[in-house]
Amino acid sequence: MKTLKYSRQRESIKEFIAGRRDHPTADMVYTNIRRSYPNISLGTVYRNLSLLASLGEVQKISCGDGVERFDPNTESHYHFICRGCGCVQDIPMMPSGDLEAMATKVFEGSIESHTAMFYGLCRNCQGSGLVGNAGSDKKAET
Amino acid sequence: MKTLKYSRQRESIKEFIAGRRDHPTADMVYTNIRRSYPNISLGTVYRNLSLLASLGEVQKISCGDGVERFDPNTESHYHFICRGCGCVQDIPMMPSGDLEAMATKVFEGSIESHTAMFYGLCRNCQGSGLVGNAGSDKKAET
DNA sequence: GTGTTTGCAAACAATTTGCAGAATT
DNA sequence: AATTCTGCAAATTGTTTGCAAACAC
Repeated sequence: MKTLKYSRQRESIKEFIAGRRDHPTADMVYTNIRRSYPNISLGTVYRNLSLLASLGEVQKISCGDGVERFDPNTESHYHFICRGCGCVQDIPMMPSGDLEAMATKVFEGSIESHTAMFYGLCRNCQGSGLVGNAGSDKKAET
Repeated sequence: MKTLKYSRQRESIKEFIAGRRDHPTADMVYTNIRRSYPNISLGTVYRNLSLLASLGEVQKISCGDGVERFDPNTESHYHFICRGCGCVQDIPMMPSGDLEAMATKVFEGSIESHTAMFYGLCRNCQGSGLVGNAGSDKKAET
């Protein structure tokens, strides 16, 4: 049988994500957890992230930039991605049941859920003049 | 200066995508174009696909399965992805301006566009009993 | 003690890139 | 002739996996 055993690494990863609102990537989790567990390996981080995701303790989200991100909020909700700095933020609104109903009406199959991504400039990037550097924040995030 | 020169390979790739409604991946494009150009390389396919995408002749779409897909329809529209067979289909409805307006109202940044992904079972997978094999259709698509 | 988790390194998959030669203008 | 494009192979990036040792129960 598949029992679940405690692991301080996994606990620490879960805790780290829970304290974040910026939807960290596996790599961001790795470099940060390393402060408390210098020997943790990237493999362990990936293994635990997908385990936590399948347990429903975190949500894995794909933003189309080729990197998976992780969200402590496991309820279905919309996201925003900034074309300036590439940051990912939550959109504080309920997923639209109407939208899903409309889609169901025009689609010949069964629709069970949906997600939405909004694009534009975040508060910081608006009027900062610094636009077009999405992704230039590679590595080195706190 | 950056002039654009004709290439039969690029033309053939564009034409192939134009005739498809299934949002082919780079690899699907590659294996198909190979029938007409047996020596074409995957690199060339990727180069042309991103060129065509930046020219606005095709649309690149990410469905969260780690593979980019290409759509001849360059207008903004919603997509559906089947959890049974993994197929990707268009949702024949206009993107909701209301949804964008609502998001704009609750978000402290500027929203310029949005996309939505719907999940469920496609017509073929509904009632076929064959569920849970998404992705098992690796390679070998016509 | 039995079974799960870890660290490490090697393996993978999707995509990108450098370069010499072929094709287009 | 000047450039752009191609094929090939090697390089990158993000993620997964095999395995022996460490850890949890």
